[in-house]
Amino acid sequence: MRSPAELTESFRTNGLKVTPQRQLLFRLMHENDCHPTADALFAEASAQMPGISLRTVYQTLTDLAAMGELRSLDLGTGATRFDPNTDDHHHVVCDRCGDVRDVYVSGADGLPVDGLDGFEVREASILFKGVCPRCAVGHDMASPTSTTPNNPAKEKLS
Amino acid sequence: MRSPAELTESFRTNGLKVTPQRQLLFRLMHENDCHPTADALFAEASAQMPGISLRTVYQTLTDLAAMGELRSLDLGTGATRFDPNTDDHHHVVCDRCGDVRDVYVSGADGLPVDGLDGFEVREASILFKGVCPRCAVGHDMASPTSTTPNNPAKEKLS
DNA sequence: TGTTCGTTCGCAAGTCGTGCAGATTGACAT
DNA sequence: ATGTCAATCTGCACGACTTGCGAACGAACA
Repeated sequence: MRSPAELTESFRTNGLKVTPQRQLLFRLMHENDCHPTADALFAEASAQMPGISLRTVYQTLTDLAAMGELRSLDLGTGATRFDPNTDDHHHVVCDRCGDVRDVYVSGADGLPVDGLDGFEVREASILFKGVCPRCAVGHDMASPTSTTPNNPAKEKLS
Repeated sequence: MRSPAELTESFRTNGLKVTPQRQLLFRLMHENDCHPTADALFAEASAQMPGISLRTVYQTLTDLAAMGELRSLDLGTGATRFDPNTDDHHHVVCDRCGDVRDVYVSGADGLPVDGLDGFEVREASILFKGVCPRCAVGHDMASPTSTTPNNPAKEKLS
């Protein structure tokens, strides 16, 4: 999503008001890479602005998503998560702690898909599930050393 | 998932009881390709067995999923859907009516993925969203003829 | 037929998200 | 600076979905 300053500009030119609540949320979401839930963001916001309503957080996030400034994600973790990264990317979620990270899959477009007969596809998302490095520590009974490949940032699709 | 007869066998040898409720659900799910929600299945079941509890439907579906006889899917449509097809496949869901179909993507394994650093991936799922042929009729303003490719059953990933 | 323990059922409760309405306040004109 | 108007905020209630709990039930086996 764009910077708080740009969003402020954009909101005003669109007849939307720039309230302190919105400014706070602009700041909290801008370049936020932890994919927070509305509730998590509400907690952060409350620390800086006691009295802010969870309802307002939901409202603002929904508005930002509708404006294309952020993406709302349903990763099967119960609550919707919000992602200011609007690039073409996908996600990996930790089964244990629920942590989410952005991943980039190249070459996905163009794969042959069977069974779409007649469906007009508008969106395709890839979701990886697994165990994050932090949660794997001391819990991976399979290998006493490591199951991590030599190049940890470049793997193959399951 | 396996046939009702096989499941009956399997349940009994595992010390689980084969109740009329379970038998009915075995039948309703076997080779069911419409990815029903618990509630939808409850409606079907109630027609044949008035008095069956929604709680029992949830329970049995959860058990079957835990046994690997079916997959529970969170496709972002609100309620969990259950799929007796345990093959390696993915899904496409209609934004308008919520219909779900199985799709098969070849060549997805092996795609380079960037950003997985350290994550131990256990599962990767691809979800397509769009408009099904039935819902598209009379609603597709983009082209008066058709946007459907010549080979409707074989398309490319978005 | 009797015993046992897994199952079923109904309800309460929990989580997540939205509708509603009155009070508030940002934005702009005077 | 002040007034006006509409957008916004807040709190609460509600709806959808799912699970926890405990008493009653019944499938499996001796």
